[in-house]
Amino acid sequence: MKVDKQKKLEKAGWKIGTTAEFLELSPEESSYVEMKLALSLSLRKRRMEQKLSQVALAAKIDSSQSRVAKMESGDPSVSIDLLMKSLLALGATKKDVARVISKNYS
Amino acid sequence: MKVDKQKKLEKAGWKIGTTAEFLELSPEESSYVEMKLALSLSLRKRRMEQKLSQVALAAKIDSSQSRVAKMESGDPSVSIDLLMKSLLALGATKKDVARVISKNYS
DNA sequence: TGATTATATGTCATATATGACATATTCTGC
DNA sequence: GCAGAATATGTCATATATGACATATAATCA
Repeated sequence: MKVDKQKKLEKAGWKIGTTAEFLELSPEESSYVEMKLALSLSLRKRRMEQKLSQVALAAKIDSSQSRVAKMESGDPSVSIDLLMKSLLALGATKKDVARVISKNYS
Repeated sequence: MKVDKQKKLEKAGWKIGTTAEFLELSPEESSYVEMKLALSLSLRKRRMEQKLSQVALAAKIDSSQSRVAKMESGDPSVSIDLLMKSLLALGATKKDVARVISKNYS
């Protein structure tokens, strides 16, 4: 969320916390969601660094632009399997993936 | 594979390498398979440590004994998503999962 | 041994993930 | 502003994952 928007919402009486708090997720659920989110962000980062369009990445992994967009947005229809396979296709190693997974966005 | 068996096979003319070599997997494919295998083994280890039967674990995660068996055997019908959710249900943290993933069984 | 418990394997109906497509929206350079 | 490229969103038919069940095999122990 943009900081602007958060400020506005707070002014209007909203309190902004983590997604986990908002959705009242259990610790396990939170961890799962966080890992998935981290993988999504990492995928976008890697694709950008390699100056690939979503179309180009889609071609690399035999998928489609729309699915890549969904991967990068953490769409619920996307599996961790697919995210990992995609990261590996962009040259990530197991260690890279591990680093991403243990990341924190609190 | 038991060391005994490997010795026997080698005596009989076989050369034993990694699964990846045998199946002629690309580096990405290998990494994916290795991560999945590591998660499988870790799940079994954790379950054992907590002295749970497969039935007990299945109950914890609203699944079935047969699916737990498949998870632990790295069955192709099992997703990484499910393996991770199961590990988290057994108390693993993101860091634990990350450690498992970056593990090597060369 | 045999009885009990644990784990493995195979199959199936249903649920979920996937690529593809159409289309909408946003971004970039001019 | 506007054209063209990139990205987002919605939908669908098909593929794959899932829990459940039956049943087989293996481990445990009296």
